Amino acid sequence: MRRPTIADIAERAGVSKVAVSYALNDRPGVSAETRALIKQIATEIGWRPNSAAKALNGARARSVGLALARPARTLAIEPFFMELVSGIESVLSPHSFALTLQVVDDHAREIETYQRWWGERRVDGVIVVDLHLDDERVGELRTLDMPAVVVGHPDAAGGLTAVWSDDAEAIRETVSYLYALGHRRIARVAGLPRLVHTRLRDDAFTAVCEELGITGHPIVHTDYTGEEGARATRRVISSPTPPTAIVYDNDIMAVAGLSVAQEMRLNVPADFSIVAWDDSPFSRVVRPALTALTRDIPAYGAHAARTLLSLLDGDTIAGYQDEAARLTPRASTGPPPDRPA
Amino acid sequence: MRRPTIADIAERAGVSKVAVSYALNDRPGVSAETRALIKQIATEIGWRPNSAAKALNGARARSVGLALARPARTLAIEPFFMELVSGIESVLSPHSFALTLQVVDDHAREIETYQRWWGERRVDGVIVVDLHLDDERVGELRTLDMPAVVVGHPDAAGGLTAVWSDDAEAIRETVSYLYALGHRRIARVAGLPRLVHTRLRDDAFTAVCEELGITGHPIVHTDYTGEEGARATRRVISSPTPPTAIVYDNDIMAVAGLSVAQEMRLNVPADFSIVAWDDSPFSRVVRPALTALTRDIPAYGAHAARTLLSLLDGDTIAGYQDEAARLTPRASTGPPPDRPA
DNA sequence: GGGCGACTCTTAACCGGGTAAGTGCGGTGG
DNA sequence: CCACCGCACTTACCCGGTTAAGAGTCGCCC
Repeated sequence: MRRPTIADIAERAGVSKVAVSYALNDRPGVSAETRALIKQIATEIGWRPNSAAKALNGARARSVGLALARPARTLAIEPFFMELVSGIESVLSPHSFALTLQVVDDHAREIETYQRWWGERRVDGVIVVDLHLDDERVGELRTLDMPAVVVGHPDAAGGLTAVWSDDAEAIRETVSYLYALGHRRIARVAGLPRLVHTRLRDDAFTAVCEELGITGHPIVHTDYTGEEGARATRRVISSPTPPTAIVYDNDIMAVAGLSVAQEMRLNVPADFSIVAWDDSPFSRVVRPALTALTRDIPAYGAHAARTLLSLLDGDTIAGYQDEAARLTPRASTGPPPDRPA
Repeated sequence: MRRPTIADIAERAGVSKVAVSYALNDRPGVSAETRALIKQIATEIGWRPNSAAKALNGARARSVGLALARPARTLAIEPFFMELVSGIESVLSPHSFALTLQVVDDHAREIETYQRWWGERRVDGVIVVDLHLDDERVGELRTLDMPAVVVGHPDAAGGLTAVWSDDAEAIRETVSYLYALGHRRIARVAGLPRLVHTRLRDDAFTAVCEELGITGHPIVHTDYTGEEGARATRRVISSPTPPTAIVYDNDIMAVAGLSVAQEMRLNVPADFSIVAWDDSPFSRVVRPALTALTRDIPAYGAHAARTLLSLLDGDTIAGYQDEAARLTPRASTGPPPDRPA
């Protein structure tokens, strides 16, 4: 049978469809009895509002967009995204907002997607991740005047509302901790150099190392994969003045780095310490378990979603600063072998 | 400025909006010049079709739904889902179909979601995963007459189109391989017992063990987490007649099991062999690297999406059988210590 | 030169909801 | 006793596109 419309309900109830509309939307203009009758009929015949018809009257699409310009492979590997998505969902779901997900090849495609989504009113707003230096998406979203929340540092968000955490603070804590353990040569295996947060972490890393008088503090950039993490580790360890500790930009690379160190007969942590940024279950299951920078990523996603929903309600929000990652010491860090003092 | 509609184009071109509609949809009824003019104006003022208005006339939502009744935690841990999603996306994206994702608490909520999606015409069809024994969702989807593709065995799909792979075959290959290496006591650390594929694998495991005359073949059910994988491993290894090999239902548990074995001073693979089902990068980075049952999960998702799109086009499709998982031997398997001859 | 068909474009109406502006009716107050 | 108010509900029309049916114009052919 054809799906029921308010006209069907109106006919059955013997009223006009406007009365039905008022009744179902709990607006004044109908008596309590009529309202009850209409609601009962609606339930009876299984009426559901047609979102298209609603949207035509300027209603919300009740959907939030997330376009990811990452290769599918990275997506599958990085627990970060699924955690972020689950956090976003946890907020959207109770509001009956859906998440519209699209994997795109690059930023150009991502911008096309935004144009289409917004033009067709398929989403009410978007969440933007992986900010680049001089990110073209920011300008485009501003031009489109599309509600957007950026997951990343406000300085690079070009005026868009940002949800962020202080990565510099986390880096400082980590390097200070390694310094306190006695490490004086610390390397950093970083992510993609084009990403804003990589740059911020790089800068903070360099700054804190120099503050502490640590001179050997190489930074190697990678694409976040285990393969590159392993290669970077080999390269750094094989240098003339190898570090006694490496801080990795994700746990995938840290796990790969651990394997490399073990292959090279380095005892972790006795000979060599490892810290992972982001703490998925894998940091816990490898031996030794990895000291990690723990963030509540689902909460992070939840904040982004909540902020976007507020924006959609017309609120003006400067941004939201989430907690910085906390250092969770486990078995992969210890004093260096040639501990002074 | 207000977003342009076909009425605006019509005004500028000096024709009726119907002419514009014909022109933009490449239907006969307008001259080539008028068509060109209209298209030019459309581009000029940045016109985009309003999907709501289209939907109102019975057009597609151009969206596929995926509701996941898994705790957020599992989602974040299991690479399976992101891989599946990225495969689905790879097919949907070129067709300008979006993926609408929703995480739900349980099957009851999932069914509500389907009812809402379908009632509101927010999606054109759905992909269903994690089939349970006597799965209530199947009946509901049939009642709703909603296009759906089930990722799972056809026998449990209740007549819905299924995309599946032969897990029994993969189990047989694995057990035969371990048997050939000399193993005579093999355990299985399985996933949730309510899931259809767990049951199928259990049955196949039992059958092949009995065929080969393997008598000690315990099966332990878990929730797929590393913690439970570790516990199950401890339990099995500590039994009076411990197995010389364990086949795990995912790689998370296999990695956890590896750690447990190493903690218990078992040398893998000299003392003890490990096989993981599903082969994420983690199987490769741990030492020793895990022998795994490799599946191309993105391809699996792509097939599901392609099948659903065909269904939407009105094709009748029996189902699609994907390749069975292939055994990829790595360093975690070898002959058992007490190899007989 | 009249009839016909093809082509181009129009008017009218529809999809399923929503809002603005009435209308009819009973009750109340001056 | 009439004016006025408010409730309950209606009519009319809108959103932005699609479709069906009709109308005007032109050329062609007999």
